[in-house]
Amino acid sequence: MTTMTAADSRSEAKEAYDAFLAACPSRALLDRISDKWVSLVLVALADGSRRYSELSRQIAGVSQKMLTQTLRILERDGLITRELTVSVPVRVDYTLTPLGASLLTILAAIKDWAEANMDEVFVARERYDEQARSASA
Amino acid sequence: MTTMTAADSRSEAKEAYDAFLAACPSRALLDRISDKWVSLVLVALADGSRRYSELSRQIAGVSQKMLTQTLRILERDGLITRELTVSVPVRVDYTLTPLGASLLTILAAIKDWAEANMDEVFVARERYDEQARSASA
DNA sequence: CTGCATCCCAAACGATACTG
DNA sequence: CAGTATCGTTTGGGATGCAG
Repeated sequence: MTTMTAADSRSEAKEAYDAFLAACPSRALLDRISDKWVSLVLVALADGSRRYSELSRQIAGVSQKMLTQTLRILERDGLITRELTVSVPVRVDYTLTPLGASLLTILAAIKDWAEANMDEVFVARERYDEQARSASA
Repeated sequence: MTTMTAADSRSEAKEAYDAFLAACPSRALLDRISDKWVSLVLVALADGSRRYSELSRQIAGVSQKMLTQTLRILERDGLITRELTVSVPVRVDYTLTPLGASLLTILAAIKDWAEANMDEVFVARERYDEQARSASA
């Protein structure tokens, strides 16, 4: 019991770290916006409410499953609201909450950096790949 | 050939959308920082160079594989540099490039929003879960 | 129209063992 | 010390079918 394998101490460190991460707000936010569809939905709702089917069309390429799942997550987090209109057929509208709207400023910052600097990243990638090719040749 | 199944048109739309996404700088940046370890490495390098083993210790919980992989990606993107010192044993230092350092401001913005607002998100989650529980009871 | 349940495949990741 | 190679498991996510 006084002896501990390397695997033991590693898994112990991992548990402590996981706990740390779970409590970290930045990590939690990163987990949210890193979701492939979250940012797209948020942006789609930026200028007002949208129906489920409108989102489905506007965010081409998203599956029903992922759209529904994404909307649930955002609703649960208080970033959007879901309004059900009981008629035939049913109608559901999604709207940003003030909290959700405030997240758009973060997205805008990301967009700004990307548009200003991603070109440089792409160039770096090509340079790296080119060098890797010539090294292996 | 004039007829197209729903599945066909969907996969066609998906291809077009994927192409659109691949060319989108914001998407590319999101793909980077959404990586679980990228932001942690970037922050770890914020105040200067670090050796591989230092990073490995500082970012507890990361496996060798993921750390190496993350460092390669960041190096390829021109966000960090890798300096090899040939001695026995070998020594490798990683350092942020100006480009990588500029990304820290984005990370800081995320951190600020998270610290200011994630509490509200957590409360929303509890409220949502509580309601879900009482609804199923 | 909106959404849930199921199946299933591919990619991501961790653990482990081995190398210059 | 700083990786690379391989394997097995987990997870994400699409396709499909069904339901209120």
